[in-house]
Parts: sequence; C-alpha cells; structure tokens
Amino acid sequence: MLKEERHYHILDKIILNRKVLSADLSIELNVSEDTIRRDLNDLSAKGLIRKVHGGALPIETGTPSYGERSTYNLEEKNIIAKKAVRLIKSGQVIIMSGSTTNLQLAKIIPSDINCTIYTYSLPIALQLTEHPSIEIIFIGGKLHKPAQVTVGLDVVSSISELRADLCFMGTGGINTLNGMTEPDWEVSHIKKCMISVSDRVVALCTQNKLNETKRYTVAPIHKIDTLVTDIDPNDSIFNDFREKGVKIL
Amino acid sequence: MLKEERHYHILDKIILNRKVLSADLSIELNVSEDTIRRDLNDLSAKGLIRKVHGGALPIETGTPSYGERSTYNLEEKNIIAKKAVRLIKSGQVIIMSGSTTNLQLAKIIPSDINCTIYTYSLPIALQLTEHPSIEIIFIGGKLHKPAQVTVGLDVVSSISELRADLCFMGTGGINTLNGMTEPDWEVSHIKKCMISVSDRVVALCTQNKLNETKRYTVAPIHKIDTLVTDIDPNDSIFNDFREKGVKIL
DNA sequence: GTTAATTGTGCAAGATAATTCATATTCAAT
DNA sequence: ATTGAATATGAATTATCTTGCACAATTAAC
Repeated sequence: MLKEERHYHILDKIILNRKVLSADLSIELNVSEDTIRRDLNDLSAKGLIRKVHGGALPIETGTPSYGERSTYNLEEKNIIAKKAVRLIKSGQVIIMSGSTTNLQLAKIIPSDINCTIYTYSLPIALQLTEHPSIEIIFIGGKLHKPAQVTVGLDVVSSISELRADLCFMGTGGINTLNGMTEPDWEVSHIKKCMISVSDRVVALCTQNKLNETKRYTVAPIHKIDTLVTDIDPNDSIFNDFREKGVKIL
Repeated sequence: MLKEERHYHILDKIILNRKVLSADLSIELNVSEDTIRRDLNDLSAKGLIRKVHGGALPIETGTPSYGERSTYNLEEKNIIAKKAVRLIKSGQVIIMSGSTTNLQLAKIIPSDINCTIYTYSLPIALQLTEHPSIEIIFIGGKLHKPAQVTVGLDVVSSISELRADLCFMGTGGINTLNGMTEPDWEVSHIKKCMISVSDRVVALCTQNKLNETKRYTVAPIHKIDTLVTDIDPNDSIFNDFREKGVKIL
C-alpha cells in the first residue's frame, strides 16, 4: 500500500464518515499509528483535513462564525430541508415523522403555504405552531421521552385512518438491497403504517445513513418515491437507487 | 468519540431541547461529568452556550419560545402548584388541562412519583418528558396554535374513553353561583368531558379568576372537589365554597 | 555496480493532552 | 444556617503525540 493510496483512502473515509480515528486507520491500512499520524499531518498541511487529538475531521465549509459553528451538525440537515421544502404545495395533506431533519424542515416552510400536517413529534408540532396558516394535527399516544414522540398502538391505529398526499420520513438507514430500515421496532411499525397511507414517500437521509442497514425493515426500496440527501443528486452513488425508480433530490 | 464530536452533540442537543444537564450528557456520551463540565467550559468560552449550575442553556437570542414565554402571575401560579403537587400520589392516573398553572405544576412533580398523566397541552407534555418515571399519554387532535393545545372532537372522544383518579384543571372563572366557567366554547366541552371521567376534580385558580364568570359553563360548583388558590385557605372569601362542599387548599 | 542521498516506515522515550478520581469548595434550595 | 448537589482543583492515570533514530527500499549520481 503506497502512501498516496492511504491518503486517498483517508480522504474518502473522512468524506463518508465525517471523521477518522488514527487507531482505526492503523488497523484498516495495516501500518503503525505513527505512519497514520504522519499521513494526517501531511493532509492537514495541505489543508485537506483538520487534524484533532485522536484522528481528523473534514475542513469546515463556509465562514467560521458563531452561528455557523453551532449549527455544524445541522448543516447537512438544513441542506436536506431546503431541498425537501420545495415538494410542499398548498392544499396537501402531509405526514411527518419525528426526526431532527424534519424539525429543520418544519422551520423553513414558507408562510404562504397552506396545508395540513400530521405529526407525532412534540418538537415538530411546537415548531409548526409558529407557522401562520398550517393546520396541525397531533397524533396522540404514549410519549417516548428521549425522542419526544408518541409511540404505540394508538399511533399506528390513528395513522392507519388517514390518507396523505406526502410523507416526509427521517431514515435510520437506507440502501437498495434492504430498502429503508430502522433501529427501533416500534418506530419501524409506525413508519410502515405512514407509508401505507401516503401517496408519495419522501425519505430524508444524511449521507452517513446512506447504504446503512438497521435492525428492522420499514419498506423495500421501490416504495420510496424520492430520496433527499445532502449530496449532489448526480453523484454515481445513486445509480442503483435510480435504477430502482427512486427520484433523487 | 472525539472531543469535538461531543461538542457538536452538546450544541445540537442544546438547540433542540433548550437546555442540557451535565449528568445526562455524562451518561449519553459515556464520559465522566468532569469531562462534560470541561466541554461546557470550552463551549462557553467560545460564546456558544451559557453555562449554568447543573448544565448549560442556549445564548439568549431575544425570541422567547414556549419554555420562557412570559407567564403572568408567575408567583401566584407557583404557590398554587406547590400546594397542588401534594395531591399527587404514585400509582394515580391524572388528567391535566392546558393552563400555565398546570405547567408550573408539571415542573415540580417530585421525581420519586410514579404515575400516569394524560394531557393535551404540548408545553406540559414537553415539560413532563424531563420527569424520570411518569408515563405521559398525549391526547391527539387538531392543534390550537396560540395555546399550543389540541382541541376538537378527537380530544373529547379520546378523553371520554378514559377513567382518571384526579383531574387538574386551570380555571377561566369560578364562583359558587355559576360554578366553573370558560371563555372558549371548545375548551369548555373538553373540560366537561374531563370532569365526567375523573373521580376527583381539582381546580387551580389564581385569585383574579375567583368569583369571575365566563361565557360558557363547565360544571356546577358541587362537581369541584378541591379548589387550590394562592390565598390563605382560611380566608373568609371561601366560606360559600366550603358550604357547597368544596375543599380549599 | 557501487555509493550516497532520499524516502518511508517502525520503534522507543519523553512530552503533551485528555480523562478520571479524590477532595475541598461553592451553590441553590429550603 | 443546614443540607445535598454541583463545581473547581490538583494528582494520578491513560491515551495520544512528537521526536530522534535505526533500518530498509528507492532513487540519483558517479
């Protein structure tokens, strides 16, 4: 393994995972940690990565101001939200799952949009109360405290009585082979239900969830109409998805 | 987990929840509280958060959100909440209406209490998610934005299927002649329903609502078991209430 | 072909950074 | 004032980093 090969590997990994650890790389690339550190120093000197104690992170994009930094993790989610919000039209009935990406989306819905939104997430509902005209229907049930969403049979049965034009779904993991998957059993059921009552399913997915597979299946890939990510929709990574008929945004 | 990752996690969480506790973060991120405190100090030094005893808060941005929305008569409501909280026992099933007094009450429920609480108020539900053991059932329906509560037939029919030991009710107005009254038609119906499914009804009432009468009747005075106010329960103002069998706290 | 510089790598020792732990102090709530 | 919780501090520990050096492989020069 040549030095440059390692460098490319490191850069690839850092783009994909948003971080690398010296210890991991040492094992993966089968060289000592010293060598990895030297690699990281090289790349850092070239301004390609940012070296930190224990590994390295990508260079921060944009102006490193106060607000920018504090929204760092939300940056990708905001990109996704901005793409997704264009799908919302007045008059639609929409279901939103309880992800932080959806929360970002809820924040930027233009005030001239007039639609009905069903959700089972307290933060999202609360955010939507700031919107002047959207009709919000909260889906009741037992509250799951950490995620601040309702869960359980009540939720499933409430959703199954609906019919929605659009469904915005945060993703635990998605790939062409296993489709959409979820780490949580209850949530996977709720999402199944959401999909079955929605005309179009829009999956919101940060790149780190792309090509991941979680424990429970939500839906095969062909049930997903549109996939919204924070990467360029023309990227070749999406070829498989396009073949299965998934629109990329 | 790199140090910066923790920092981003903390910033994300603080944006989402409007506060973080050192103890929680320590468990979530699997490091000691010392480390969390040092992280908080770092972030605070960068001006990204405001460190306080026990955790940290976001930098004040001027836009007050649900949590810090100015509450009128906060002092009185706290007094009432402190009296009312003594009525809560482990094992009970409780319904809470959506008043700011109830919100204060929700904040001070001792953490060793273990009960089930039904509510249709977003702020109260959100507040209760901080409690370690209470089971929260949110009553879904159409959201009334200004009050951030659900309303409508869904709410009424959900409530009518319950059975509760206790019911904490904010009051629009109360007096011995007209009983409990409400300015809002929809809310008056919901409250009627709450009363009909509860064994005991506790009315929480600041003194300015005492002896007021609003447009719609909720219940005659004898339906109220306990009246909690911010004035001395032995005050002669309560004589009429006592005659009707209302306990004063 | 031999030699000398150059480069890449691993190893070891000391330096630095991050973390935990024990302890004393401060804080918040009664 | 008293109590219990949260915090700051410094020592001890662990992890990571830097540095210098040895060695091998590669390149360049003669």
